[in-house]
Amino acid sequence: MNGARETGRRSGTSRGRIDKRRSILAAAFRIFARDGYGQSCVREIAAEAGVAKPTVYNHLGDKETLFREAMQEAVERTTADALTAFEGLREPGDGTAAALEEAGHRLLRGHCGAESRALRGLLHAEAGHFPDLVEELQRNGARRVHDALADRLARLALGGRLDISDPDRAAEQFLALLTGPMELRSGLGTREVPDAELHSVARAATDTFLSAYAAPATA
Amino acid sequence: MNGARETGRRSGTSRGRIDKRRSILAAAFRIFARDGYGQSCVREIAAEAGVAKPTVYNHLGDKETLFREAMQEAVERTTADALTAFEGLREPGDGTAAALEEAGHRLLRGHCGAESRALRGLLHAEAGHFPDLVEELQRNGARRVHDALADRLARLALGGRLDISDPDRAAEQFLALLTGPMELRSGLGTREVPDAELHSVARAATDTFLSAYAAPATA
DNA sequence: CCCGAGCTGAACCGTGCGGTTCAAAAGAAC
DNA sequence: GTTCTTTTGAACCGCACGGTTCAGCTCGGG
Repeated sequence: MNGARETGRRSGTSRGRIDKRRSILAAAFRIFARDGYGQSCVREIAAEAGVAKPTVYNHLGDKETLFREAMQEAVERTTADALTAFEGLREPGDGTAAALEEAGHRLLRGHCGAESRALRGLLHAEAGHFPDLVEELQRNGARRVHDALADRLARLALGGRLDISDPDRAAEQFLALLTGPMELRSGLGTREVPDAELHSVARAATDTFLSAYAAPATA
Repeated sequence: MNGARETGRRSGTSRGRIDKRRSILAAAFRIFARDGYGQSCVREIAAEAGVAKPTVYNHLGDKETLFREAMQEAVERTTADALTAFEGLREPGDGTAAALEEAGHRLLRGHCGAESRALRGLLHAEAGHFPDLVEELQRNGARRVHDALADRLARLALGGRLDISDPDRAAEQFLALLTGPMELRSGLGTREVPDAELHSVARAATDTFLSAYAAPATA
């Protein structure tokens, strides 16, 4: 319905005028994350956004599209953040192991963050009702993280620092070793996990990962 | 309210008389799994169970307790099933690697089964609303699976077939290597995963696991 | 200065929910 | 057969929801 409607408006604060849309989507995600899709009501989302209810329906016609849009935005944010975790893997001067552990820890920090947890929870919850959304969000989220890591690992293998024949498999396993243990440890996001524990998991993951993929000769 | 009410009744078929409760709980789980907690209505659960709505409220007073009870029962079923996957690890005659891969594959089969997927999805979805339920269900489910595997691994280590100093860590990582990759591959349960892929993941997990924990001398 | 687009708040509609009530029916126990 | 418990269907209550309407206000552009 809208789409090409809001063109070059800039008013900065988002308080007085435009950027309603952003604030609505942010509020929507917050409420959806707190109450779930079914239990959330648009009334409350509008209130959280500091906006009248019809305004919500003006910008996004439907509760469903509101949900989809809010999820898209959230996955964009968290993915961008997660991708920064792999920066240290471009040129690991201080040793491959340390760089992997550092990257793993940074990834875990994001993974256990509030927004990321809420996003996974919501997606998991409504996966059955919006299969296409799952598909798209995984393509724009987890898939990109996986690919980025696989790229880095392939580079490291090419540089002789790792012995990897299948970078996709290696990336998949490293990610599994990192995030897999958090499900139980964090009680599906119920319990807060202390940073020391994150370090410990990242360390263990790196150790096991390197047992399988360390280069035969470190030169 | 009830509890010690239904004593030694047995009528067998569950069609004519008692066992309403079981059938209600089973139907409840089916509906909850299909629609989510918020979107499910007790009316439909009663219909699915072939029972009048007041009967549901007679047996389980509340929609919430209905949910909790149904989840408890489901976790009991799936956990019992998962635990059987580790039977082959008691006396792995045909080699530790093959036994691990077999156990991993059987675990994955269950993990990707409809009931198990639905259970995880529901729990993930409502984790925020029922933190105590998460705690209890993990204790009765995932935790028991983890412990059972850790026990088997410790035995194998004691028998000199594995080199494991921390069985809990080893179990955690093996489970992570198995189930971690399925999240993306199955699209959170949206896509069906062919059995060949399950075998492949189990194989890869076993390989990497053994790289880290294989005994130095196989005798 | 006015104009028009967008925002507001409040009321409104139809619907479906959780949960209850009640009178009638169906079994089980004796 | 009689009695006591349980189940049944249907109606009912209060409520909150998604979504719409509308008259009035605000504010930027001219």
